[in-house]
Amino acid sequence: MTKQTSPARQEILDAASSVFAEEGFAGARVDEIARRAGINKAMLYYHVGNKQALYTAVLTRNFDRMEESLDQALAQGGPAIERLEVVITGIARTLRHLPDHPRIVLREFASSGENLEPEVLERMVRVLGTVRDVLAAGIRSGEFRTTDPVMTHLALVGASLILSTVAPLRERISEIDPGIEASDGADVGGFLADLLLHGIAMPGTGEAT
Amino acid sequence: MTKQTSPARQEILDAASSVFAEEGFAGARVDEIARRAGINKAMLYYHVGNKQALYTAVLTRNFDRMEESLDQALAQGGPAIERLEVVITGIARTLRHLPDHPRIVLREFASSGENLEPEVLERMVRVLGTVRDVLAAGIRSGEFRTTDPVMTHLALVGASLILSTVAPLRERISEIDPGIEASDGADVGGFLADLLLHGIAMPGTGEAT
DNA sequence: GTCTATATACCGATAGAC
DNA sequence: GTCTATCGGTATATAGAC
Repeated sequence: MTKQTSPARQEILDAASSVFAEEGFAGARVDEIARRAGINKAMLYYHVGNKQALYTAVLTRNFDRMEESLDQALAQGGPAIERLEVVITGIARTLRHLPDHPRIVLREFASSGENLEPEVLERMVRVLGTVRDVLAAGIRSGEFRTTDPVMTHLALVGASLILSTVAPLRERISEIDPGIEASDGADVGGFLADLLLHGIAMPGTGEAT
Repeated sequence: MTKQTSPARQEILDAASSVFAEEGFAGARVDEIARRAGINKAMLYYHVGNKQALYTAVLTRNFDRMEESLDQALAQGGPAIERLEVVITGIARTLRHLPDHPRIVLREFASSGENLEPEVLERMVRVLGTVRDVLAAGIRSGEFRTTDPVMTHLALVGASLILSTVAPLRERISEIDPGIEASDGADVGGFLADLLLHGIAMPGTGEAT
């Protein structure tokens, strides 16, 4: 179980990431992961250890990449409203470059983090905390309305994950209901930032709580 | 494989629903489902058929319940802004009464509907279409800003699913980061309706696209 | 480090008695 | 309709030769 960053290990993690994304932890087959990595199953166990360790390694790497991307986006200061836009578009961009990640995370939400070891949970919390902190800062500074920042950021995360994942399913659905065309590759980040900041109601309509 | 609505069948579907929600399709064990239903595994196969048929039966029932609840909420007419509020709170309420459903649906989003037979997909589309139609109507009537109704309703669905599912995971997370308390049982529907309609930006702040 | 072969266990599904 | 016992297939993981 070499913890080093060998080329072989990286290829294994790439293969594992895609299989876990497609099949989930229980559904993923170690044979299939080895096959995609172009190596033997015994070699996989030699390099990474068992299935759980493999899963943890994949998630650790994915969350670290998310965090890098977010830290970079957060380095700048400025008003909360701008920082929020940067964070949201940063999340959307990162998820687009790590398409396996949202699918895996969605499953973990569904299973209450059944397969998340503390090591991974900690990284997940750091990413979530980033969003929540920007929201809380905006509320303090009076730029945002007073809403529950935790619920708000969970809503944002849920919307991001679904929108970053839904393209293949949408294609199947559009065969049944053409009203749902796969107008794909859209600007998820920009869309979500606008939606979260301003909502959909026409200005001047209805009561602002 | 009795398609009738026998009491035994209902108990089996109840048990199956909870196990599928906890473990996913691949992770669920038929033995465990039979155990929770208080019957023998052979009886389960006698009543419902194989694992896939069981899964389909569970989802069919859950989506039918969702649809009932939404139709009821949509029976009334009125302005789109009010109908949207009714739909959102209706979704949130239904998901609270069917806690297994959002977890199962999240996994299906993650796997691009791998285990959704056409029969089930059709029901899913009907529910999704309900939300989208209200959004589209509001845009036509000028009550809502012109946004992509499909992306909007996917964002709403994602947020609803995550918020309806996250309580157990939040409990684990709050042990690491106390900033994320499990302020649970909150009014998910009211919160989401307000968020979607008005956003979080203070009125008069920033540019409305 | 790499591979073949295999141990070990489990799971979905069914046969068949009652 | 209900149960016990079990088949057949497949999964994770490892032993051991090279």
